[in-house]
Amino acid sequence: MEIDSNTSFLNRIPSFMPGISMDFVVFGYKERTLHILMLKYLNTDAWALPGGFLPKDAEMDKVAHAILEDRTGVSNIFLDQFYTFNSLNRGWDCNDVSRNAFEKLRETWNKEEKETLDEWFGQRFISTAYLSLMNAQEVVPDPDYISDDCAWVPIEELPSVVLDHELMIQKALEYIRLRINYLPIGRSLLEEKFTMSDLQALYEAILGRKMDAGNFQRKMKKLNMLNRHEKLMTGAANKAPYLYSINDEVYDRLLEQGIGFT
Amino acid sequence: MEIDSNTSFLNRIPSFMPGISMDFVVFGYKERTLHILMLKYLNTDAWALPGGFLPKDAEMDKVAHAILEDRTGVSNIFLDQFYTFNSLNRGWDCNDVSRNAFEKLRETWNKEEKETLDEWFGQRFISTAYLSLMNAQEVVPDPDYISDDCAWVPIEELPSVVLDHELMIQKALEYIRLRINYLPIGRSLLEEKFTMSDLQALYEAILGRKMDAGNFQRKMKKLNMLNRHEKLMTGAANKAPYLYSINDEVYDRLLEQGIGFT
DNA sequence: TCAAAAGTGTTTCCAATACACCCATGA
DNA sequence: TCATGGGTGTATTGGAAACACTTTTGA
Repeated sequence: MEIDSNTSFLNRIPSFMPGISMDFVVFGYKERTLHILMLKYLNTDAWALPGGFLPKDAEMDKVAHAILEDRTGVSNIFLDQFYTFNSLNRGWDCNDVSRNAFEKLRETWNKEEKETLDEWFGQRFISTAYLSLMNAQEVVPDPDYISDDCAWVPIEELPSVVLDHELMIQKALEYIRLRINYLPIGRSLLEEKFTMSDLQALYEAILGRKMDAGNFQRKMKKLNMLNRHEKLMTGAANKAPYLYSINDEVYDRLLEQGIGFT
Repeated sequence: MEIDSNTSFLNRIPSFMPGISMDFVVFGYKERTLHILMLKYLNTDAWALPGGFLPKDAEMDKVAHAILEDRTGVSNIFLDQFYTFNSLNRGWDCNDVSRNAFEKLRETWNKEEKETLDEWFGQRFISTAYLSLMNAQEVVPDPDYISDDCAWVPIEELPSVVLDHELMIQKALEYIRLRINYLPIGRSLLEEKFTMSDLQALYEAILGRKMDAGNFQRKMKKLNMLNRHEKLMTGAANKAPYLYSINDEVYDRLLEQGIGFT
């Protein structure tokens, strides 16, 4: 399915389920750091997670894929629903950042639009949040109709965000840590070919702790999920590391029962 | 908060968020078997999970507690949101059981009610599902306005159920198994005092596999989360087991970081 | 004295960790 | 030849699992 970008957002409002939205915590990995895909709203300094609404006649998962494909150009995205945020106090007046952002955003609306949009965004929303994983290196994100920037933000330098998006990010981090053994982080977050220390750095970034390189290497090899390729000559004055790629068949099997990896 | 049972369901419909519902997979434990709390709809043989709708001005978690308190009489219920079901094809016409049950149910409605109720139940619904845990032995469940029976059904003998409730149960089972180390199963599912083999049988029921009694006992003791009490004299011709209770302080601490128990 | 379940002791195995040490690479 | 990571070897520890064995209970 595709986002219908010929029809204006305003005109599509009646086709959406009222009170239901979706948000996406998209983890990307580059420069050995976890990043999150974020949008900067039009005319503001406020950042937000990508999101969208649910057409009455569409499957939520398909809409989710379509929205993210629209943002990133990537199809075949890994997506996992992780929580539905439902607090009464998660509207645009829940904190200063949101209030200000919403005011600024309203200034970009015409007089005719204002009534409908105010009503729509003023509703109580329940938002189902998805976790997504992609290789930040090869994805150049695009803003949507409501924002003028879309970028990978390093997880250590998160800006102030609107609504309850900070809580969403926090919950997503808990989720990815808890389910690391069941999520295709190796396949979704890395390049096709990677070194063992790339992979280790990824695990360290997610789990937030250092590991022993020797032990990491042995454990990974034992799982039998990696194909070894040629060495990577970086020009650095040290032993050149092997490149690896993922053996999809074995990887899928391991993921099903949970990769045994602490 | 309390369910307002003076006002009829019909009159409360306008106060609900449209298109949003809640369902509950309530696990209970008795007779060494996992049970699920189920309702039998009025005038039908169709069973369903307990559920409800979300008043526009209420917190979902509070409503969840209120609904289950209404069903079971228990306050302080353990509840954990685990998934939001959103398929387009989860309405009352999604399968034969649901279609038939809905027809039978409609026969119990007055002419005046029919239009409103048809419209309400005919909507597309997104349903947020909660996992709950309680001691089935001490809970005598009550039917709600839509059903004439409410009972603990052994998990091995589940009847045919309406809508996507079977999928919900399956997902809830996956969830409880995956998160067993983070859920207060010992505290929520057992009596105040229990024997070690009660506890072991509970783990076995949830995980669906047998364990070695000796090893189980030693592992549990090492966690230091149990207080030992007097022996339980059953009259059986064998050594009497000690009774244990849970040391809440230690238990809470263990649950936070995940009880180390495979 | 016996059967049955509770509970303890013991052995074996393997994963996790720590860390020493060798290897390859370019300066 | 040196510094720097890559990668291997090895010793230690502790938990998991298997199972023999002892204890307690009422018949």
